[in-house]
Amino acid sequence: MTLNTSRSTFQNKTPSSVSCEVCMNKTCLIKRNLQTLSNSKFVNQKRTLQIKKGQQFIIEGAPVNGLYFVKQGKVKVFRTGINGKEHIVRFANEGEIIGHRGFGTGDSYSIGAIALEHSVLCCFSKQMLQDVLLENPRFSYDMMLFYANELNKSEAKVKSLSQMMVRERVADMLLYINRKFGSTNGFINLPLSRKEYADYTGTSDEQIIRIFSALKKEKLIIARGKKIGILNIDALKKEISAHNFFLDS
DNA sequence: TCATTAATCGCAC
DNA sequence: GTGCGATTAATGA
Repeated sequence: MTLNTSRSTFQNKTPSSVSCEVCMNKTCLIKRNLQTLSNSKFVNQKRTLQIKKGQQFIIEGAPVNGLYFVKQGKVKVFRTGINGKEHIVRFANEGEIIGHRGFGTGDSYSIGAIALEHSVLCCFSKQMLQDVLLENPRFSYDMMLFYANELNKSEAKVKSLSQMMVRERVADMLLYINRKFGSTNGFINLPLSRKEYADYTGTSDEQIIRIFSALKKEKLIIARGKKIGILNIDALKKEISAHNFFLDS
């Protein structure tokens, strides 16, 4: 039985391909279920991609060819709206899944994805994944948890966009990014432009700059070039405490 | 170094 | 609060 007949890109494994057995990424859904998946040949049929910084690897509207797992690096997922304004749906860290919305009924991606830094992705074809989901309940359950979580976060984001002031959204975002990506030397480990901050919070870059400089004056954050650092996490939390929820992990 | 791009600020609406 | 445009800082060829 040949699963992939005419998918030329999937047929030759790239030399840089790393087997899941030796992968060090503990957060990866595949890696976590490797015991139950080991008898399946599917983990060997993945494709490993090297993505350069700023390179787009999922195009909006393009036909779905598979799901991507971030082995290494950071990625932004976005959706373009009216007159080319892009809205960043989420940021994906190592071990996360991208393109899962195009899975199932959809035949084309509803989102685009760009690497924020040099990244390594593992790509599984839609067909392979479907087969595995059907025969492996344990893995399917894990996937379902992931989907439920994504939906929850998505709903939380709707609330934040509709009910919070811009300043609160910025504070919320900074806390979220800080928790998710961590920081070194007091600066958040995510090289984002002001525009990208704006695209995530649903405002303009000017607005972000204004909020940032206000927060700088109040000694809540510091900014050096592109790098942003949080000085007072508790004060930022107080900003959004009226809504008593935080966009979690 | 110069050229291109991003960040910042002021101003009008 | 929002968006345009000029100025300045930062980055890349």
